[in-house]
Amino acid sequence: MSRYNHREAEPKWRDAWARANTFRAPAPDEAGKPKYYVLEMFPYPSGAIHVGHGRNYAMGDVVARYKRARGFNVLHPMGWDAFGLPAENAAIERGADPRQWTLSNIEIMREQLQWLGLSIDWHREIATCLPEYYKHQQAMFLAFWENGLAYRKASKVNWDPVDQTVLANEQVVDGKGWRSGAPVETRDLEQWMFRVTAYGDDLLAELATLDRWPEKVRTMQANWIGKSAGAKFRFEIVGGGEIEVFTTRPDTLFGAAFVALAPDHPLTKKVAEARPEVAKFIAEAAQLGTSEADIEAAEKVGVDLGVRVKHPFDPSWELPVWAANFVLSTYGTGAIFGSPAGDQRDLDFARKYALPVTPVVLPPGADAATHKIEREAYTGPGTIYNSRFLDGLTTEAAIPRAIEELQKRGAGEATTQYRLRDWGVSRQRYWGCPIPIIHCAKCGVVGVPKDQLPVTLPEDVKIEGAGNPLARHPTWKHVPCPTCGGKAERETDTFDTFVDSSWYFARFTDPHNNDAPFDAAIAAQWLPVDQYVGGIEHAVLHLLYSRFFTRAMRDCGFLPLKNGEPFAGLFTQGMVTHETYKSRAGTWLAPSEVELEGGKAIEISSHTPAEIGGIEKMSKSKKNVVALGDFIEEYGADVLRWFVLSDSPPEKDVQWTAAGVEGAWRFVQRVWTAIDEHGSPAPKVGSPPPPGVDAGAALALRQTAHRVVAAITEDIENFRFNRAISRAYELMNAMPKGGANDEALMWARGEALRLLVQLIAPFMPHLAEEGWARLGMTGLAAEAAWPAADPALTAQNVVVVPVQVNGKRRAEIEIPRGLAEDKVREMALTHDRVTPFLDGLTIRKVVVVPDRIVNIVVA
RNA sequence: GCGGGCGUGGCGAAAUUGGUAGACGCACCGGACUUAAAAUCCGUUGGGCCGCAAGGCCUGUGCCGGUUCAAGUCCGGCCGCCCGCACCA
Repeated sequence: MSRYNHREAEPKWRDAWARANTFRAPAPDEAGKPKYYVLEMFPYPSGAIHVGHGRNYAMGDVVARYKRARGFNVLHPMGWDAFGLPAENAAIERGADPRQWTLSNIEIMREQLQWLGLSIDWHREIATCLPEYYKHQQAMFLAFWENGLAYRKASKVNWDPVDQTVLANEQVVDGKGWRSGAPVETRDLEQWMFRVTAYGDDLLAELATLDRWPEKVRTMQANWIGKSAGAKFRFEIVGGGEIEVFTTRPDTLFGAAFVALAPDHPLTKKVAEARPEVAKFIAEAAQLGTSEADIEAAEKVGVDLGVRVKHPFDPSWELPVWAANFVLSTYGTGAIFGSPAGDQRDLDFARKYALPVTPVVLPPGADAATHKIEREAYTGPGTIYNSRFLDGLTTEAAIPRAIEELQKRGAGEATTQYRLRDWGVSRQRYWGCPIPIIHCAKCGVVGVPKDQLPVTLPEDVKIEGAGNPLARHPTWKHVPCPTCGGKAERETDTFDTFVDSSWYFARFTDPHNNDAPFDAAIAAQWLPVDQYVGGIEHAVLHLLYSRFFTRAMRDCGFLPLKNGEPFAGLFTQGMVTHETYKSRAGTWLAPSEVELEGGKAIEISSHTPAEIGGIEKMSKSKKNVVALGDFIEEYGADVLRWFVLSDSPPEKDVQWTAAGVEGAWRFVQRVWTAIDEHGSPAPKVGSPPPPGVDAGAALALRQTAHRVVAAITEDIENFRFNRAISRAYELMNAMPKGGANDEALMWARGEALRLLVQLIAPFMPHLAEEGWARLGMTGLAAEAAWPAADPALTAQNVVVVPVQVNGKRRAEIEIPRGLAEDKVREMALTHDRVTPFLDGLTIRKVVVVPDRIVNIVVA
């Protein structure tokens, strides 16, 4: 008997898999098996993997190994999202070369990932910072540009003052940069845009087909796209000109009291030229933050521009035009009409500036003579009144009627408005994919000819704190114009790194293709990704961009897919959290630097009390990460994989605890001890059982084992890894102890152990191989077919049915499955645990749910 | 404000989708082995009450109410927490 030695076993089996090419995926048409593409969001090579990352990959690996055992040709690749600011920051802080820094991080992290025993096809590894990857990205960008899906535009952009670069709308969270956390500023810049809005409707509509995505993510994307149906129409300005507005409520047009423009609306700016108080208003409005607190605190203020417009339904009716701080220039037309009775902001504004409030929607049941709007607007449905030709219509019917009238008068038309805006992809940074464009004074904006791709980054670059290192490079940007040969300059912006990650899943299907991003036919066979696993933080960022990019690749002829969906199934996993501590001085302490005594934390080194912090996501800054290497050395990869999947449902956070780790460790040893004691040979798959296994303890064990097979199979299919693990414990708990001299029971135990090994193989692949070998099985557990539960053994022939009296359980009866109802009733009513509760009472009703429950109702 | 989710032992959780609440793990306690400890193994453990005991009774899934033979699960109303979006016209 021996203890399981992970330090020996784990590397040994990883070598065995590598030698056997177990995880290499042949092209779909060569495999003769159905394809299955499992992918975890690829990591940024920050330098080290901690146990928190491990959970993400472990989940994908369970699916990959399970599907492989189920006979699928599984594609499970890994790569590196290798461009990005941390490399540049390392350069600024300690003079590292971003390329070297990144590549050596990849070396380190690849080795660490391999320690986890993931069933990855490493032959397909890619890194986005390598020219052989990004040259295809440059080619696709040029194709997008030719097809009108990429364009250049001067616009207001979100500027991150810390990272010194532009951010996309999706990358601004609560008014702050998503990485730096710095309040975002507004700048006017020319930059490259991807026309995401071209697919607004499709991106929204196709969400409905993504039935293996979390509802939450689909809702978040739908909200982000923000489709509203309504009308666009024009107010004629008294004295010439017009103002266009967007509204979802044209039915309330007769309640209009004013028109309001955004502070940076062109007309506001024009008026400001002559009127200093308007200019002052614009300046003040620009000061306002965009965070929740700022908005809540901000009062609705405006300034009368002195302009008057004519009501579209009655040219003799004039409305004042104001500039107002609550009107956004970035949504709709940057102008609205105010209908105070039906909109709270309009009402607040009207009250403040004594503008008229005419109610035009009568709530159901309200009386037109007495209904009044005071401090609260009525936004619900009702009957239109005070509205001439709309009077008497429901709000629902009045909307198309009003639009019809606008159309008839040539003032406007029905329209759909989106909140979604195009994706600005230019970044003023060095460590990214160069945008393959040359600016020529004579020819304008010229694409780099395809035969000159890739445009590679210069290596002799000075990276300092401020500004774009590419723009400052003495020679790199100076090139002849490809069209006229004259002096020209390269585009010095690089792509947002989210561009790199918007197509990597397609590159994995054909990662060594030098002529094209991937072979169209091969990619179309592999895609979509059947199961994608990653964090919820990408609900609108990466996941929306990839959906856009896939459509763009399709429409530019790269990818012949039926629809534009890259990920058929999505699972958003929870984080690994860990306790945090702070010293008296306020610095973070690693949990290992703290001792707990009677619920109080003491800093070990100084013996001073420490503050117990929250349970938080593992992060370097809070010093609560558990390093992968140390952990695997001590406990092994299997313990890690088992523990992070065991304690909580995969979509929820799991708390890292020493005790939980010990529990997983104990289980590994228990499994090994049981296998080792049993030894070889255990019954092979399909070998006929000896006489006697169809009764007694042997039968009971076989039933448990086969039921657990069925249950774990279902659990894995449904991403319920924590339950699968609990069932493995149940099976282990059912193993008979000792070496009883009963051939049938020993056979059943051998079978149960073999099944257990197969069931835990996706979770603890190394232990499974060791056990597989010890039990005398041939080949690799990783290549064995998934076990099938014997229906004869999973069937419940005898069921225990509780008997209730007035809903309270009083007895249990054991019956053959499917026993006739009247027999069950008879048994229940005469049961000696039941009869005392019936004594002297009248039986009103007896409910018999077959094989489930009996309830006797008495009074 | 809008949208989504959640609330079950000391803790993480499970509950076949309306049918024995608390599987499984952790922790705790008790026992075995040991000179002792660690490791390991066995057992107990929602709360309360009765009983020498076997066992029994009551109660219990945030709170209040409802539907039902039966509610953690469905409905209505509160309370609390989490997440996303947000001056989006």
